[in-house]
Amino acid sequence: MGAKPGPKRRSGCPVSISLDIFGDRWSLLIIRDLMVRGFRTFREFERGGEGIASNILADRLQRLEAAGIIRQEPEKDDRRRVNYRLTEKGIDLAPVLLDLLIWGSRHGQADAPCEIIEEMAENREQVLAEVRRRWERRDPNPLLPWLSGSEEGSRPQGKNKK
Amino acid sequence: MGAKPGPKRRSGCPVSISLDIFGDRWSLLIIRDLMVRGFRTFREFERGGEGIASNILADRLQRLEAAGIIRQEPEKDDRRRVNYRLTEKGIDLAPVLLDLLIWGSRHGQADAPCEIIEEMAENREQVLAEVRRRWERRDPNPLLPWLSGSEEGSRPQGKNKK
DNA sequence: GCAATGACTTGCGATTTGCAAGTCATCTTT
DNA sequence: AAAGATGACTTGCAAATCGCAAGTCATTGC
Repeated sequence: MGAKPGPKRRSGCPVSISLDIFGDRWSLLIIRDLMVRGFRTFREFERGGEGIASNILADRLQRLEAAGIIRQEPEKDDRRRVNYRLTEKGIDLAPVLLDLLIWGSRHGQADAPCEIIEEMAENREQVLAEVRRRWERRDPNPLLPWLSGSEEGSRPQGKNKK
Repeated sequence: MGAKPGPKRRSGCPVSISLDIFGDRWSLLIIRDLMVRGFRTFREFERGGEGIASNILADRLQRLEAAGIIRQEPEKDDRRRVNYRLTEKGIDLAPVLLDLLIWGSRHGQADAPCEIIEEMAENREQVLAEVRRRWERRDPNPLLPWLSGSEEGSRPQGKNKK
């Protein structure tokens, strides 16, 4: 029924509070998938490639909803289907995800194309603006198609700064 | 002896790799304390206020070291004491921590002074530069004294942009 | 009507956490 | 120089989580 209590508050530090909510190995991946891979449903997360177990997934979705980071939007056309969507509180995690992406790309031996990420690092504000725009428009296209298995696709309109 | 294996790699996504390293409720707090609270020793982390258990702390320090994020520097004057220090890979997590701080301050009901954090959000690049400068100089003074219990202290030299 | 689909539960063994207490080399004090 | 701190960890469990496989249970499609 209700959401689980989750870990108790530790200190009043904002970082600590944040980690009490999504300080585990799955929550931020779910948020990432909602944010840039265009995922919406339970099934998509389940088969999203990271291999999360369905009970853990259900638990994380519930916690994130309880924390006000995501919200359910049942679909009218097919009442079996539940669409999840980031709230504004959730989309505000975009900078965190972007920095994680950049750090992981620079320091982990990721097999992701680093030059694209470096490009994103240079155009940080534009990338974040694009992410938010897509969220506002409910644009279902993934921002990072290369993460989703497709070969070519839309990338942020890179009007170079200058 | 050696470090534990840690969680297996899941996908090649940089975010996923990052979370495999520090995707838990404690690692980033340790990194935060090294970065802005001036912590150095096991004891300081243990009594740092968040209430981490000593076995967990030992485990996290080992993992972070295995991941190349922190490094031990035994002290000559007192050979009981082990100083931990962020590596460059570790200090590069500063943007992530800063974003977490900002997000938590805006969306969690943190009891931290939000205006200071908003000020940091506005001067993002300068704050990050200051963090790095202190790391390079091995400056032992906490960047965020209000997180460390003291009332007044040094704050980043806020030369306003523009 | 009957098999699929989608979104979850349930069971349960394997880990991981969280205390509390104990080691074991250094210092420090007397 | 012996006795007592200190600092940095281990050890021993009990309890909470995780992860995998299997099972519900409403829709939907055919």
